[in-house]
Amino acid sequence: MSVATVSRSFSGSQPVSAGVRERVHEVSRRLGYRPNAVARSLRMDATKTLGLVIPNITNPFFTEVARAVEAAAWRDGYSLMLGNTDEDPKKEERYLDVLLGKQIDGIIISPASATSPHLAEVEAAGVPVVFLDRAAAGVDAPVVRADGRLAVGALVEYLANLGHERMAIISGPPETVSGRERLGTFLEEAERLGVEMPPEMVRAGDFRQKSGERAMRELLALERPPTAVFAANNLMALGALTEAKKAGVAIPDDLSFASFDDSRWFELMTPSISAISQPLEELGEAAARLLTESLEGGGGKPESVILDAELVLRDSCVEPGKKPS
Amino acid sequence: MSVATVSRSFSGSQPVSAGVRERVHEVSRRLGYRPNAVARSLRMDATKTLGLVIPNITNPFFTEVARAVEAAAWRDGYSLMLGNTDEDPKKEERYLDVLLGKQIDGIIISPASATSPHLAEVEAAGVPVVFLDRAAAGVDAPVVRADGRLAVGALVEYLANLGHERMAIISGPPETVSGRERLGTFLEEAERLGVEMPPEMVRAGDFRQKSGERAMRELLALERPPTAVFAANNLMALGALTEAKKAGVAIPDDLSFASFDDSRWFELMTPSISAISQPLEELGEAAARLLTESLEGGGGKPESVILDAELVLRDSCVEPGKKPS
DNA sequence: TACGCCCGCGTAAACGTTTACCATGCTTGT
DNA sequence: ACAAGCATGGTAAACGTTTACGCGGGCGTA
Repeated sequence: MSVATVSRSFSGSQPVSAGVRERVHEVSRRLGYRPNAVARSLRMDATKTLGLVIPNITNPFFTEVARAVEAAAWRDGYSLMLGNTDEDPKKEERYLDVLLGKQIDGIIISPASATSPHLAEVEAAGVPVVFLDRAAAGVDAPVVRADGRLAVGALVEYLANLGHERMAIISGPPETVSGRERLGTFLEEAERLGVEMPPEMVRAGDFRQKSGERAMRELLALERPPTAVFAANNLMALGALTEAKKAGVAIPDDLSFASFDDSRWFELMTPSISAISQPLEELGEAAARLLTESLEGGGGKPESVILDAELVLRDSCVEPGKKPS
Repeated sequence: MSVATVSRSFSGSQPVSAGVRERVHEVSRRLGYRPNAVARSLRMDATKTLGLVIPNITNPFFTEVARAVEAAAWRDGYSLMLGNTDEDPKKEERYLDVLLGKQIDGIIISPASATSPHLAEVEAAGVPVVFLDRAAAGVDAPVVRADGRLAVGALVEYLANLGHERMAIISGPPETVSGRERLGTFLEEAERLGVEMPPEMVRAGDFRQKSGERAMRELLALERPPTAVFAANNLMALGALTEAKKAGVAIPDDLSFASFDDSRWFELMTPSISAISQPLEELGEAAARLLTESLEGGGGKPESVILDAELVLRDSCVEPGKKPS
């Protein structure tokens, strides 16, 4: 009963007679032996571990996607290392360093900054990368995300049709594709429909709750406040709604409101909140699949996956100036 | 320039002259060399990695705690492996196996079942365990959780004082300490206050949204439905509220409602929802700290950490039978 | 100048696998 | 009955670190 036999019994890489295999397993059970995956990884040059590096697990978007990634990874025999960057490029860099050092097989990342020299290193190290929701320049890796343009366009049209002439957007950081896309589409569509968007109607946030609060506060303090507000993600929507409630503005009577990212709570609120919903499950599943496929298949880089976001209309937008009877 | 020198230059375990260290780093940078943590782990018998095994990252309680765990682990130089068990003991077992195989240094777990033979193996393997929120029998490991008894007791008293005589509880699974504690305290306190709790007023859920919906549906279908409902966690609260809204029951006029676990959305709802809030940040931080301390310190098992939950009263509970004017 | 010490660095073993290669013994065909 | 072949399992090298040990040279002291 040599080490080789034990290895073969566990991995099944080479045939072992049934009797010996039985004995190996019996003895292992008795001694509490368990194959050491670290040694295995060293020898095999594969850790069966994926890195998931995201700005904020607390953001329901990432929570849900992380869950789907975990499920898909687990199904394919991979474990998941979670890295929360807090939107901090420095922390992100150090996470990439650590994960590379730990020899993860692939990485799913939603980069905090538009350009990441460290990601280039990851690529250089031959570790497959999949971008989630956002991409960084200079790195040739597939992106998995939802295309919000159709839905944002539809939302602006919907608001314009209701008669809104002073719409505001609480946008995401311009360094992120998703932030840029949502703002860009909003502005383009507004222009197309002849709705003016003066600078004070565009407040740049950072996808975090606090910035939503601040933006809403500023908007409400305007001499001529908007009649409709769109928040470019769920956390900022939460902040904006909190601030609106604190200020005593009634939605939708005083102010129409909608947000990017749906929430399980929107349905329950009074009024229920219109939102743009992304296929979170599919996004996470696709990200993990892209990675495992390029790991198993070994073939060339996989294609990007762009799914559609969907506008879910509820009761939070009405015609402007319509006061409760 | 031997391997030993390189190792010493990077780890600093032994002194290396400044000149040589410089040269090592310069060459490493040029060649894109990076120390292999897998080999290091094999040699050192430590992976600087913690396992976090939870039932459902989608549950805001765990999301928030996971975030705090990640932050604390990162601060102390540890990475985090995330395992989502979906409340499935089988998946949990296999996760423990995988994580043990991967030689994680410690594990934080919120077990799906009250008794876990595999956890005993973890203990036997000498891997420190910290229980989060729930504990499993037969394993001598510290627990980090919030004690809900004071808050639940206060809530029952509050409801009784409002005049409720028919209260219902949507409880968690009796296999979990937290589920048992919340139900037990509720019943004890009700009895103490002379409020009867017939069996139909106690609906056992499983901490998931669906079970909250079902429970609320059943409660509303009762011949004499309750005047107040308490959901034993946030997901079931979400389900219950969804069902209530669907059924057209007005809260708080037709039904008072409160839940265990606070939510950022409760404040925003109409009415705002009273809830019992747990110190999520502190729980996560404590769990990670317990683990890293027992890893670094090496001393005996750390003590359990039991923090207090806090009753946050809002507008979702009123006197029963009080119809809107 | 000579001796001993200490500092800095190299050599090599060890961590627990996997696997190419080899030895052994059995089966099979003639 | 004997040779050839095959199934089975053992031997040892390799993966990339860390670290005990040893060696050489520079420095201080007498």
